[in-house]
Amino acid sequence: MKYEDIIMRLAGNKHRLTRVRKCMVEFFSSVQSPISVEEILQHLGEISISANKTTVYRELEFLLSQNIIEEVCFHDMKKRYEIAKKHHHHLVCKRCYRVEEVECNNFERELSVVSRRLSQKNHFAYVDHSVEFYGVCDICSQNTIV
Amino acid sequence: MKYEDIIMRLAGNKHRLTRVRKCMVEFFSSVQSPISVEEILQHLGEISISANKTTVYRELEFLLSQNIIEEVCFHDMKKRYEIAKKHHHHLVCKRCYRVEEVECNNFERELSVVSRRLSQKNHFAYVDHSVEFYGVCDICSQNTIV
DNA sequence: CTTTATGCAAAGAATTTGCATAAAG
DNA sequence: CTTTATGCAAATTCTTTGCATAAAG
Repeated sequence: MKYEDIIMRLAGNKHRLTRVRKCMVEFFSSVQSPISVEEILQHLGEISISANKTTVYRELEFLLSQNIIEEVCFHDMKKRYEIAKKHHHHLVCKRCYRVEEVECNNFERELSVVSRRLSQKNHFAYVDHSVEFYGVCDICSQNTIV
Repeated sequence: MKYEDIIMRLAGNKHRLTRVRKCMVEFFSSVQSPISVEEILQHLGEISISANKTTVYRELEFLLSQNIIEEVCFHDMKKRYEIAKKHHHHLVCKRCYRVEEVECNNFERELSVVSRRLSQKNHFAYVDHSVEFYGVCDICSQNTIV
């Protein structure tokens, strides 16, 4: 979703368009990857918005509650957030945690089949999935020995 | 891997077989699911082994370094550990975090295909994957309204 | 004006570190 | 004996809470 659309949606629902809120929404819509609290704080610092950690945490909570962002979880166990969008998967660099998006229809179909099978066989309801691919990106391959 | 095999392996590598170490290995090999630090401490308490938190954290680190256990990550962002074993996936209850193992050869083959494709297309090396299925287990379906 | 957001300090939870002591072999 | 593991207290890191003040509309 684009910045303007999110802002309009928030305004439409009578939510306030504060400085920190706008900056965070703007940041989320400008980056493609999931970002951490750390990165948000750093970014706000860079554009000279002094926002308190607490405010950032509270804003994340707000944006989650509005389904504007989603939480994602990679193997380093750091919480990251990204703009809520069409279901997709991530290809994550194990070294630098740079992220690229993965889309694959055939594969998605296969996942549905497996989910349905599990649902029946193991008696689980509402089965969905979480898939990430991990590798070493080209930059890290060049920069790192090992 | 079975308790005895792990113990033999550790002894073979001249690692000490302390009380806490044996109890933790025994616990890991007795449960099928990934367990949290909390659950380990609770279990040790139940069998009247007074072990300090710190010791548990250090022992986990040790067992990880020996590739006896592996860390797994679910959506609640709590660290869990399980005996290192043949590659597999998890079917996790979104409510109670009970875990069942998933095995599916066809699906695994499909995952390899996708990994290989991503590796080429996105220029990532050593691409592997992490897949979890999330649903609501039968017990939680019965116990909970919503 | 009224409501909601913000900052700050302090509280909590999870994890790690330093150091002296205990236990393994 | 020598080395490794343990416990305890304190330090760190990440996150949340309470409360008074500021900003949005």
